[in-house]
Amino acid sequence: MRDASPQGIYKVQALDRAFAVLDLLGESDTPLGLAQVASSLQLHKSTAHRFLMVLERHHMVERTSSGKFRLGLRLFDFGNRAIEQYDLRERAQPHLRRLVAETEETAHLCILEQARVIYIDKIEPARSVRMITRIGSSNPVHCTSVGKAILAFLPEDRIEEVIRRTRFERFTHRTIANAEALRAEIEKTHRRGYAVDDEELEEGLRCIAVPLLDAQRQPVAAVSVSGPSFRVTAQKLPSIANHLLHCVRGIAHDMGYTSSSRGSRAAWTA
Amino acid sequence: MRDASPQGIYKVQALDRAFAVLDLLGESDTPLGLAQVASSLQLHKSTAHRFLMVLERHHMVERTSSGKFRLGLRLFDFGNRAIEQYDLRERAQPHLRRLVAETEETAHLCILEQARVIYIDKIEPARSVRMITRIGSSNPVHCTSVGKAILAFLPEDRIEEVIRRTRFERFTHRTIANAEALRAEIEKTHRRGYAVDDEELEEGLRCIAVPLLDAQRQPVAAVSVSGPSFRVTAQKLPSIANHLLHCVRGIAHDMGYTSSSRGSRAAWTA
DNA sequence: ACGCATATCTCATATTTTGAGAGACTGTCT
DNA sequence: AGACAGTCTCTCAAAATATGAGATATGCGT
Repeated sequence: MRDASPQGIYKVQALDRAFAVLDLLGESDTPLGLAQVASSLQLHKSTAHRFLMVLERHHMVERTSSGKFRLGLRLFDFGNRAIEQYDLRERAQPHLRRLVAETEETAHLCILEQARVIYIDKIEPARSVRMITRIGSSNPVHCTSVGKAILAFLPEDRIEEVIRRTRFERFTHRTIANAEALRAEIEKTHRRGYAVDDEELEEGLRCIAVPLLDAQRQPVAAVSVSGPSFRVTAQKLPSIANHLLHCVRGIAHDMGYTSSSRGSRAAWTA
Repeated sequence: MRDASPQGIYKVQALDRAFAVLDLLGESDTPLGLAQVASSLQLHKSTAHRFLMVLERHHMVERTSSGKFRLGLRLFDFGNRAIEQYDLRERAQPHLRRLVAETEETAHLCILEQARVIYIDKIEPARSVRMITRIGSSNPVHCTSVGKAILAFLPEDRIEEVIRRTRFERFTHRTIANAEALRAEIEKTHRRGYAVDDEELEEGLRCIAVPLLDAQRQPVAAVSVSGPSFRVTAQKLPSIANHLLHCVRGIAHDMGYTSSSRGSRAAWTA
């Protein structure tokens, strides 16, 4: 739905429908009955039923005791396999834990997928206000520190590509509203070495992020620290940034991104 | 494949095939090319190609730079949504962290799905031998402490149902080999209050688990501590069990399983 | 006990998927 | 260089597949 493939489009109706069902169940925070699924998706009862039965056989959905449907645990399995192939998450976790211990605020690990950032992991300090982010969910780049952190270290053409695909949705009155402003912010971020989201996604929430660069000095992810603005004050930013830099340095090391400063393959892009 | 549905079977070939593709990619720890997928699944090139294109459009698979396919991040999103509906995981995490800090061994959180236990979460101590468990993966009940812990507190008929569906696969020479032995072990576990897996799944690995009981005193999950046998010694078991009990008590409290000792609805099952 | 709403199931129809094969690449060997 | 061996893309007629109208069954509320 999101992207109209440039070339000829391949269709398998059954798959589109099945994923629509999963989507629907994933969106809904309460299990849905057959009838609800069928009508929401404009499928006929029998069709919806057949799909749900097949999905259930594969444990992609499961039924509550009341006979309603919700997402199944097979998806959880698949999801973990999917993320494992990146294996960034596992290696990063100890470093994130330390970061949280040091800053006592929530840490996030994100990667850039298409033109959005996906939350790969989240670590919360012992006692804190629960953050609403769900691991696996995504946000646009223009309103997140992680998005800006990654963007700022991407090559020019990739930056422009991402910007072009960004809709500049507004979340608060501080949300960056256009490509121009974003470019300026990116520029600033690059110079400073860390990115800041000053209540641009959510009122009262301030985040700060730094990118994780691979051996070719390309950003593959970003780590952020987020907390209420009254705790994450402007004065603290440099100190937090230091913790962040230390953290990503550790991750980079564990990932084998030997920053043996034989860099400068930077110009090469693709 | 795993379960022959009792009643009439519903089929949607396309879905079975699509999931077979995802399965294949999930099993493989290296991305696969079109040809490999096609031949592994006995699909014709064009068919496999079409499926992969559609799956890619849905971000269920993605292509590496070399054009090979691997699982996509949409699955990660779905997986997290699926697990969120249980929300046990999030609430349990702080307690598991404490448990790991106390015992300095790996902690697992599992639930029973059908006749197997699924790993919902894993917390590892700062420095330890990496355990091979993948979150989201599953194991049979007969060779895991978590399996036995849950089983031991299930009503008789559920126990028998699970046992009936267990294949008693052998993993080490200590693996419980038949229903009889498992029943005895269950009995023992119930009396003792905690379950032990003494190198029954893996040579040199000892685990100990206790169940998490809901308001109706039904087991909904189990928490375990696992470590090398030379560290997790027989002498330490009672002490670890205490930490475990403390941990699940905390989780139960957070989940609102007010154990207001107005229990004894135990006889009621369904 | 009745009726409404929901789920389950069957089967002939035609829509949708299928797969053979031809084309377009890519890189590898001689 | 040239040609081979391996990929991946794409088209289209054939047919097997999924479809959905509707009939049946189940269950819930009053």
